[in-house]
Amino acid sequence: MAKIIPNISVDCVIFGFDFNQLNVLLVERKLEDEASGKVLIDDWTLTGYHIFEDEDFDTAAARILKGLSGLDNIYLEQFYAFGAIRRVNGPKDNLWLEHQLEGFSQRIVTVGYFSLIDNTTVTITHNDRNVNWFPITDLPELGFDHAYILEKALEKLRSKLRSEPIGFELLPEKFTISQLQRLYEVVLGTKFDRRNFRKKVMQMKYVIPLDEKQKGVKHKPAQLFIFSKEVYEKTKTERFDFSI
Amino acid sequence: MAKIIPNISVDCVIFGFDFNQLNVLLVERKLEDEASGKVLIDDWTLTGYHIFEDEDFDTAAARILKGLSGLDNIYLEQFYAFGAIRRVNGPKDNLWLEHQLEGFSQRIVTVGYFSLIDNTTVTITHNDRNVNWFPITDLPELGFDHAYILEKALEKLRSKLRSEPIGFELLPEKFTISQLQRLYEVVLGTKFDRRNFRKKVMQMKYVIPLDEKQKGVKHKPAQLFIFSKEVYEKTKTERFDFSI
DNA sequence: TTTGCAATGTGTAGATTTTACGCATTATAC
DNA sequence: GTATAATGCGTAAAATCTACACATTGCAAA
Repeated sequence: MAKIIPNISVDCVIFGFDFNQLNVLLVERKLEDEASGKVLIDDWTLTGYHIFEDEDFDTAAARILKGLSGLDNIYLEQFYAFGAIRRVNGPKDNLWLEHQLEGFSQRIVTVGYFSLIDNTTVTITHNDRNVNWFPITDLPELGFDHAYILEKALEKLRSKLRSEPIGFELLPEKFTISQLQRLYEVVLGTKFDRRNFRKKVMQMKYVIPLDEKQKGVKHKPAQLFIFSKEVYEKTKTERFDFSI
Repeated sequence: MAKIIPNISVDCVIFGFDFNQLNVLLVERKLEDEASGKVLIDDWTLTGYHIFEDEDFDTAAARILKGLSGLDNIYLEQFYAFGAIRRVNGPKDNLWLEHQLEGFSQRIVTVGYFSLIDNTTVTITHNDRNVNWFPITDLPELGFDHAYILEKALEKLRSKLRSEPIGFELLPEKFTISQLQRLYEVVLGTKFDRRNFRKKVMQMKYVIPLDEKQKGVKHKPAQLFIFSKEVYEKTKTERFDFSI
């Protein structure tokens, strides 16, 4: 394996949706004093790692994601690069880095990626560290400047959700209109009229109705739909908002 | 002065508008063989430089901009980080870097910023290298991966112009509606109906009419307007397009 | 078997926004 | 003073968005 580049890393903000809430994947950062057993650090961070010398940013992000989910072809997008001098500066951060990188003390800049997956079906694992989904409304203490990075990622997700069909990445292949609506409402923090929402989605040619219904629900089962990226690419027209 | 970080740089895509075209500022990259006088390299690049050890990305970008224009408080925004392994790989690029960095051969990653200024009033200078405005429709040969970086910057500029009031940064403080329209048409590559465009702008509370008219034109002089960032911030409402 | 429940699924009128135009006005230059 | 070239304003039709009410369907409990 190639050497890592010590002052450059990639952090992935992995978002998941469970039909109810928007979640983010975090890794536990735990350090105990070997002699006393005293817990020196116990908080959480985003999933990230240094880039290797023979690796692009995109490749590094995909590698991290694959390591956790086992999946390729996940939605992944670079959203911002973080290089503030004091971005990693808390006593815990320094302690952690000393322990991990042994003496490397330069500033580490990081490139942020966000990723969207359906967290009802994907299982996330990590060799030796705890990994967990947390609802974005109820986060634990975050290490480094990861609270800030997460905030930026959320901003980007929200803004992109308004103008491009990325929401479907958070749903299973087959979904109902209500699930899609719930997703929009949760991520954007708004409410939509059920009938108008449906009307809007119905006129999107790339949201294709199936001859199939929801199963296992204790009420009238809803029709299922799939999203077609191909149809979207073909039918999208350059929109102009000029909202400024 | 602090030391530079050799594997990280910032590149600024400086856009200017002259009431007619969208321009970009480029620096000549020229290298001659000292013995023979033969021209080894003669092409153009974006304006960029390594970051210093004690400097944030934003600070580095502002420094580069200030060095060229003498101005502070210019619109500046990070748009993408470029870290592809072969992003700098042409024979000319290698020759140039050898000459500049003497033996440093690692990959250099760069963080792209774009900047907007009114190029009718700002004078750009550089100590020892040629600097020039080029219309984006008529560019010279670009070194490194700067053609790609410029393309990405343009994309970002266009998309942001549609949803936020950044176009005013490309105009002088006082401008006419026609000038604003021309700007939108040139950057976005579209045509607008003059009357409808005016109507749209007129309902923006933050575009404020002055009791003052254009001077030195050989036709009916138009009314001048200014943009108020304060009014914009106060009156903006969270818009929702959901165009996907 | 019936009945209640909890969602789904559809339609319409009014308000708002966008689009497509036509014509009068006003400095300047000849 | 007259032609020129752009500014400035208004209106009707089309399209889109908003608000809102009622019937339908499958499951589950009685």
